[in-house]
Amino acid sequence: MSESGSEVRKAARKVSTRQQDPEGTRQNIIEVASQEFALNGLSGARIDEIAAKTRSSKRMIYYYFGDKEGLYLSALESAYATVREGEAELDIAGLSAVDGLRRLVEFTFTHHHQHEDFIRMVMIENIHHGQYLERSSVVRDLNVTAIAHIKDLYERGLVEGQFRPGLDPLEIHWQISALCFFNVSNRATFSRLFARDFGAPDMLERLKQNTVEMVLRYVAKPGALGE
Amino acid sequence: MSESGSEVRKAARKVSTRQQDPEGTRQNIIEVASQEFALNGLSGARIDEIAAKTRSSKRMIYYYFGDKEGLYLSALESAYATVREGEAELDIAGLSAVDGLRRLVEFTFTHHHQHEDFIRMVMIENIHHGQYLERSSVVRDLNVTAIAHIKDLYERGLVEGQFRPGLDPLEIHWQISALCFFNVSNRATFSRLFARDFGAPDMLERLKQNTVEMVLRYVAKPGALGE
DNA sequence: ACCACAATGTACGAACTGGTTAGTTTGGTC
DNA sequence: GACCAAACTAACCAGTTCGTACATTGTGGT
Repeated sequence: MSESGSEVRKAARKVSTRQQDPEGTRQNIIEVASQEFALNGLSGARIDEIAAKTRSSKRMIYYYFGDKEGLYLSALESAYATVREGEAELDIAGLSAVDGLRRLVEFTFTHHHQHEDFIRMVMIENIHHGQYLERSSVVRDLNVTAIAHIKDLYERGLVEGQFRPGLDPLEIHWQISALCFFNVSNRATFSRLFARDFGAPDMLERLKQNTVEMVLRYVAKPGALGE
Repeated sequence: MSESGSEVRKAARKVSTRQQDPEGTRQNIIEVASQEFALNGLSGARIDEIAAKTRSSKRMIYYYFGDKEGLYLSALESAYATVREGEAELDIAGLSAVDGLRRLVEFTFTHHHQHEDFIRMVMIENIHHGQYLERSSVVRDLNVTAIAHIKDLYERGLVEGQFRPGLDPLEIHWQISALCFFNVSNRATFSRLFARDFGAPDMLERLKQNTVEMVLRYVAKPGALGE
């Protein structure tokens, strides 16, 4: 009784007075920091600005994350983690290899489009030559899932006789990533350069279908797509 | 005699004492600034650092470019200009549409690879949502050349009966750009994530051939590639 | 009831950084 | 050779920015 009673009291206090909530504070800081870093880059983001938008204070940032780079690294890891969770939603069981790959590409395209902050974090991290990612121990096993999906599909496609042999699943993943990533990462300059809105819904739909088609034509045996 | 004499004296002095060389100073600043911005981003680059690496001084930066953003914009324009010049080297006259497109893709892939600083500037500009590019009046007419090449090739391919109808040259350009750009822009994180060196010469060659094949399979009529 | 320690608030400072002020040198022209 | 605009130098300044020292409060265990 005393135990459950104190827990109830604790929970109630947590909600009402909102004091002493380490995990919440930590989470809140990461959320704010992620947005700021994604928007302004590592050097562009301001600790004071992040602190101000937080429910807590600058002191807490240094308490939990040590310094600016520590905070950036946590934000980066958080971005990858969030996207990984999202990727679990892809369902290609029960589909043919061709249909499965189609859905995978469509999913990736849309998923990237919906997670612009993640894309921006990856861009920023690439500007820094991936040096923080390298320091991270968390992120390593992450994209293995994506590759596993493609490898599975590709092998099924070979068995079903619709895919051509000799391709590398990792390289297919590379191509899909390139097309889907670029659509978000370079939209600004591309739109400006060609005076066309590459973010308009109908344009996005076209680009998505182009991407699907491009990947399928690359992987499929001649004639397997019913042309 | 007096005129040519003074010119000789002028040139000699220019070389020996290196004083009063506005265009040279300007150019030198841009070169240094481009490197620094490409390496560290707009907010990451330091005016003092740039000035120190220059043959002249910080004061000169403000004298010629007004402020940091002015310098960045000039560096950005310079990057686009340099790459445009390079693109003029592409020669596809006299080739069939298929061979021409193949060469175009190979050229673009290699060209992007050789101009990493340009790629990084474009990445950085995209982080800034292309706001500086928009302000620029110089860059506008630039990529028209690339599109013109592709449009020409595509139409020839239609006439030759090897390309399928209904495609948009701009969208083909988009796809080629995506694949070639990504290879440089995301190499760091991709290599780290999959513990493979995507910058190794043999890997690059594979990726280049994959890219060529992907584009050709997308554009060509079924059977036109002699499978 | 009390204590050790985790969590948090406040105020401050040293170094950095973009930008400027004030003045000097250079080279062409009449 | 006097003059002047353009090119250039050196020292400086004010606002910013990361990070910290110090003080205080809440909490769980005994």
